[in-house]
Amino acid sequence: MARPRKFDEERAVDAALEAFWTAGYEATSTQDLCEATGLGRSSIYNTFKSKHDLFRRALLRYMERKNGNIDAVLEGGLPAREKLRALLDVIVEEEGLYAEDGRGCLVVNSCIELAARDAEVARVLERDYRRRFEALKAAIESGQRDGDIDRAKDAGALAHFVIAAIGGMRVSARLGVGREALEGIVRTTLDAV
Amino acid sequence: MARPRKFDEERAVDAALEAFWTAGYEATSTQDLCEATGLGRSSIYNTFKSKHDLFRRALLRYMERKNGNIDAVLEGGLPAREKLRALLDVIVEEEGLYAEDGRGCLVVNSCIELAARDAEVARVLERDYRRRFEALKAAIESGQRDGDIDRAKDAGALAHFVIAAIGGMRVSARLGVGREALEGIVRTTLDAV
DNA sequence: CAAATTTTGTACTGATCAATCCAAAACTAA
DNA sequence: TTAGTTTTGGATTGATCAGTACAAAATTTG
Repeated sequence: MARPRKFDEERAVDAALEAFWTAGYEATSTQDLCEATGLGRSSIYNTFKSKHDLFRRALLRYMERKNGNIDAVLEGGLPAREKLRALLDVIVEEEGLYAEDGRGCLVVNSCIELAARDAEVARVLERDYRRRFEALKAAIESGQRDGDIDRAKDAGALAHFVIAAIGGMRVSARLGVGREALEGIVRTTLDAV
Repeated sequence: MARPRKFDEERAVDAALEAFWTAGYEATSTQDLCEATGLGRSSIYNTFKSKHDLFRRALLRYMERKNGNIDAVLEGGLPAREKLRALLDVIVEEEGLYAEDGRGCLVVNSCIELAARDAEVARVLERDYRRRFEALKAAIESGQRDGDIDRAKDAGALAHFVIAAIGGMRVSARLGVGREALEGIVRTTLDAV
């Protein structure tokens, strides 16, 4: 029929994701995206509607990956409290020495940079929040049935709390809070559950 | 001597602060700053070295105000735990119905938008974090002496934890988490102290 | 009033932004 | 081989960016 593409669309999204993750949405120019993906402008605009559309695709991909990891932990065989510990430990690993290479979490970054002025991105982020919330709440409820977590507590409230703790750790990590302090936050957070 | 200014420098910084707070650093153009302050470009560049310098001034002013409010609570006569509750309640008030007008917190916003790529701003933000941390830690230690807070706990760890909880609430608020859920996070956070 | 000094408005700079245009290249199906 | 189709590279668009240049306006001091 016609000339075939000589690049993989998914790989292009991945490369764009790296660029957006490193510099944020506004600070990533279309030129940066060309360099990151190795594509020309035409190929990018022929494949994706716009920079914004490419960002949306990259953000969805990031969420897919991240939520896959979270689900793997939550659906594993650990006691509920250990699942939460595992989730929080990942944050310490990722953010522990922020100065080194830290880009933080694209979801948190985008939510601060864009949610207030980009309704489409805000919708995507809200849907992602609810997804994580439901998964976490289910795991906590399961832990309550097992007697691993206090039945008197509101599973939903705990889920919101744990998500907020994660977001807070990501913010604090950017302000120079180091690994030991983050580990302390994890311990205190788990104490509250 | 010479022609006097017909504007107040402090008021200009305040107006710039509003603009930066609303839209973020990158998304606020120098044109926006002219409109927000009511000044011409010349007046702005004659008074401030650059957009970046004006932002730094605005950020410092924001911190000054915000920390003034925090100190007023922490130096008040309430029991330590009530002080913490008061601080967290302020966040619920500020972020409770984010969709309405929410701009969040300029410190959190700037830390996500800029800390990774602007060393000067990062330094300012880190200093501000330490200031808040020390004030909070002192209040917690005081509460421990009064028996209002468990002496076995590490005051520093609790201080990091409370700051993270606040940052996390500000992130969550941007993702559509409403007032009741934020109140739940406050309760859970206080449970952990 | 006049000299000195600073602020102010406006026009402008060169760079960069996201996005488009267009024709040449590359490929398939007939 | 050729007609038909899509991709691709490179030039280009018009808008906007932060910041500057410059002269007119405004004010104080002598």
